Amino acid sequence: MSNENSTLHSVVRTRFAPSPTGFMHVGNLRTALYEYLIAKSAGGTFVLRIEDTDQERLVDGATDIIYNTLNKAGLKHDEGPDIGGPYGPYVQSERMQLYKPYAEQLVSEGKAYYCFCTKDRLDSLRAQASGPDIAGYDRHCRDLPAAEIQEKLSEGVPYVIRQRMPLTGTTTFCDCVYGDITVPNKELEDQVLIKTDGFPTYNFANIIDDHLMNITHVVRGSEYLSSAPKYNLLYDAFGWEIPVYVHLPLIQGKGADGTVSKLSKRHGATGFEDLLKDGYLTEAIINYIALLGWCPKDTREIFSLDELVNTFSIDGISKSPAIFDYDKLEWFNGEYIRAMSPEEFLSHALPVYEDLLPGRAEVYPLMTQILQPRITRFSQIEEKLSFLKALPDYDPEIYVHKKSKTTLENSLEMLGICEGELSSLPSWDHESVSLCLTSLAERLAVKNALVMWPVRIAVSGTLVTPGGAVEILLLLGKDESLRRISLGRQRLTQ
RNA sequence: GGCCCUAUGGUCAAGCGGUUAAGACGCUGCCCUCUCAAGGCGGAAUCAGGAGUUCAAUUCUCCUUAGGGUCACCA
Repeated sequence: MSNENSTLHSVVRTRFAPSPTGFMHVGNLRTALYEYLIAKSAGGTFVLRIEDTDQERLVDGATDIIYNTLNKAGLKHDEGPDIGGPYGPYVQSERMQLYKPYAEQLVSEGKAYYCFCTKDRLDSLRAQASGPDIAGYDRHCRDLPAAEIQEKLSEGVPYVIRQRMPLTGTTTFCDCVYGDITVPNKELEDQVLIKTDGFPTYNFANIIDDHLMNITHVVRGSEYLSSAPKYNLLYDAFGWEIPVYVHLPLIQGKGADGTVSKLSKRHGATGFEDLLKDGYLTEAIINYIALLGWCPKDTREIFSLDELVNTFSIDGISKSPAIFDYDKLEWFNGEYIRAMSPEEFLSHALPVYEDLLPGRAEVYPLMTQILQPRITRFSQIEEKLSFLKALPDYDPEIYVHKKSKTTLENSLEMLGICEGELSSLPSWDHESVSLCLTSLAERLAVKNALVMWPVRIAVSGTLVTPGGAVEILLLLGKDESLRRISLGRQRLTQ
């Protein structure tokens, strides 16, 4: 990768620049993922930068959530606040003194100006613009006489610095996925660069930092598409090279009322942490969201993070928004669970096993065997095997099964026979139990179903069980099994 | 409302002028089967509408419609 001739600029550098809001939803995660993939698939560098220019919205511990999420997701950054790097500091609040001189440079060049309008004035401006028209800033201070500006500055009147936007013409910017986008300049407001408190606005800090940190690919959600021309104008004002823009299609959620909108908390558990808590595996989440808005060249769907790095390319990113589909996520999760080794599976399931069948470690492998193809989340185990803890109260009607020709009468009879056969079994392993019941069916000249069905019902008290009669007998052990069969007979004689 | 973006089945989507319009989830039928899964084999379901361009439009252009985004001293 280290080519002597390659300049620093030829190395792809992307950045994930979250605000520490204390919440990381899958949209943000996917942006981070794509930024990581774009960098890594090109052998480039993935940078983490914390954008905390809004001191009013600072949340305690919010940056830790960002670190944890990135860490759990396996998106390791090469530079960032916690590990440093050649372009630090990587927290905007630590770079505060850096931004204002750039803004003042633009002022001195006539590309920006001081604005002394109060917040009240701006508010009333907006309030006056009732009805359909939404008025922006009226550029009141754009052409203040130099003397007046000096006077106000020396009086210490609070001010912001705004960019002087062109009033006519159009601005075109190029996006990697959306192509050329042109907007009329009159739509662009004289945006604030430096706030009254001296802090830069998000847009301004973003551009300065991206430039200073040598970011080559700016990857972000398409909600920023409409502010992209402003960015271009700013790069132009400084005479800086414009980075490659990669805008990502939005991830949307479906509300309870069926309406679709940008994914947010109102769509339920859309935070990465929420999904983990709900039992979704990190690998499944990453795999799924990678495919939300990106498509490989072939029809493959299962990808590890490393495989994504090797396969990802920008031209596979789609333009249209995608709705987050829990069903598909569920399927991915099931796929990942089924692909686990028994040991891996056990490490997730052990606490539930111990709760369900304490001290019965010898049957845990069997539990795994039964469960692995049947669950899509580990949280489902308890419910699926709840009958192991206690025989549920059940309606005897569930013994009746047309297909296996099971009736209340022959069930009762069969349970009686089975109780005898099973109780005389010398050992309680899969082979003996299975053979016992199948040979019984053979001797009676009936289908296996006719003996298996009533036994399974009696022993589980449930119509639907994971696994068959033999497996459940083994899980319960001989004593408990016989006890339940006997209870089943009582139940049928009532 | 202005501006911007998007438009292939319920969902994710391939397609990039000529195809029987892939594949996956979900739904569904059958097989397997003591139930439920898993697995195997099938099925239903898509080019929003209208004008052009072209020998030929899902594909290119325009309009309409629909959805979304954005219009802060938030990010």
